[in-house]
Amino acid sequence: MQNYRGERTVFLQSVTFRCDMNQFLVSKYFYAMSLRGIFPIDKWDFNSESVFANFPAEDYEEMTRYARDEKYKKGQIIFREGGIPSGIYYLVEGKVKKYKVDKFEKEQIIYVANTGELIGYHAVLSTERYPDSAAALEDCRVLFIPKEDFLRVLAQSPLLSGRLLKMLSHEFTVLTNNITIFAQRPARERLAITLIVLREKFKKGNPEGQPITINMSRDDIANMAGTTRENAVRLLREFKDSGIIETQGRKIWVTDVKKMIATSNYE
Amino acid sequence: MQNYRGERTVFLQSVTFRCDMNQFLVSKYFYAMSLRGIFPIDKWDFNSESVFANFPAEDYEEMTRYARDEKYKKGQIIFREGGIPSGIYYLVEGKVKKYKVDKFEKEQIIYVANTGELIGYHAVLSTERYPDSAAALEDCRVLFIPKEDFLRVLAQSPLLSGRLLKMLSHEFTVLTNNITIFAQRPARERLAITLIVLREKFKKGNPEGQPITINMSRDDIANMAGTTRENAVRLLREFKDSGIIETQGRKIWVTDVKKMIATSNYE
DNA sequence: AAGGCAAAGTGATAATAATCAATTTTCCAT
DNA sequence: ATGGAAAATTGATTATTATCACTTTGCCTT
Repeated sequence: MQNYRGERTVFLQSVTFRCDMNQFLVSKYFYAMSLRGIFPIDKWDFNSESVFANFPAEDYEEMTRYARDEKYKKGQIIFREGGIPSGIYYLVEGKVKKYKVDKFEKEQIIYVANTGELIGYHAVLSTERYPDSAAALEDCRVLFIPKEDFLRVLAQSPLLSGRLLKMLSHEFTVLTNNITIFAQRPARERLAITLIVLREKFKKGNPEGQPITINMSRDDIANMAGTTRENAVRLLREFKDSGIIETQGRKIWVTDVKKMIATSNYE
Repeated sequence: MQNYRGERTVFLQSVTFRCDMNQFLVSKYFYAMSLRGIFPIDKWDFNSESVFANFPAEDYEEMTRYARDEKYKKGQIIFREGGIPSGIYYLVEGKVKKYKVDKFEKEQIIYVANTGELIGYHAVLSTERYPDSAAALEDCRVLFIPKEDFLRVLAQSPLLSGRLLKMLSHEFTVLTNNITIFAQRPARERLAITLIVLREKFKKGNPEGQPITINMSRDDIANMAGTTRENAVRLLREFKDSGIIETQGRKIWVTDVKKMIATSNYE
């Protein structure tokens, strides 16, 4: 087993999978491979988890005094493009897709926000309408912070404004990387990158020692990769045939991360 | 002549064009049509001109104390993706392309910055390397502000940090619009939007009463629209044949803005 | 456990766009 | 004004992707 910059971790164990019709046992090596050193995942991920890390309790208290705990069921819309923002959302638990729908009803997923991330702040900060929509990809818990409280604390906290500036300018990196691959690279490579990114998202909350399972509809995967469902399905089959992924129903796991990275043709 | 929300301005006059081989006279109506109300150009344009508008003289003075005036010839590179930033650039005069080049040498233009705009601030604010490169599209004058001075003034100016937050979150709107069209719309529509955006850029400095002339290489236009030069050329011919644009050498002007907007299929 | 419905997958075809290989035009520097 | 190089354009062909029509599978409710 070739060690790649000392970053690979190997879990040797038997794992039981549940199948709908019957149950069976798979004995296999599973690699929970770290991307560090082989793929610049940070260039595809926002940093919004860090915004309130070690944040002064006093400021946090003031900001969240009137905050509401909210629950969204899978599929529910949190806010809609064009709507007027009334606050920001802290994602306590769950995954949310940020997306745009064009006049031909085509949906483009811009970003998948994960547990611990902030959403809805762009519109509040720009004093514009929501530039995109947000919907729960799974059951979610969020903390809604009214914009007045957020903006008041922001106005008096150089720490917060500094962190937001850093975060937003990092987002520029992520978004320009997206633009470049969407404008220049074929669907196969875009899908490969999509799966690498999704795999990282699904690491969170994935049972320890189990292979990382991507659980998302084909439509969402296609809308994230910027292609049609049919084309995404065909490419997934190709990945499966060449041993890069395994699937079970809608679930996908990447069995050969290095090959997936090679397929993405990125860097 | 149908008046469109009272926004159309009509200049009636004869204009002399220069041609290389021979000179000839074109007598024609030219429309310097405003996009207000018919195309959301603000969703395709950053706002960085406004950052230092009515900025306290004291702060401006402190920030620009060690600033350098620099000149860049057409084609010269101002900074390169991956480089370590040492300051930000205020574009006093000229146009600059922000772009990325992938490992297959394909170039994607992310944005064209115009006179009065700032560039190079993302990397300084995120404390990362430059996420893209910048090159002069025409002879440029820039004011280079060392990052230490910029950051010091930023740390003590809520006005500046507020404006930057607003600007950066607006950029999110622009970039996500780009992602959506690159991922979902065909080259014809992307080129139409590119030409609408470029026409606005070239309004600045265009002689009063003259038709707005886009003067850019076919390669740059293609790299901005996210297609190949050949495909861009063919689509330009199509636009020409259907009376949406006129060309003279590399120069392009949009003769029917409404038709161009319709061609873009946007909104 | 069955039935129904939504999601996933497949196949054939048409539309779009990239690539490769020219030719023509334009633009400078002299 | 002119020769030469770079840029623009065209044509033929191939590759990629979308679309449409359909079948199969998975999942949820009863």
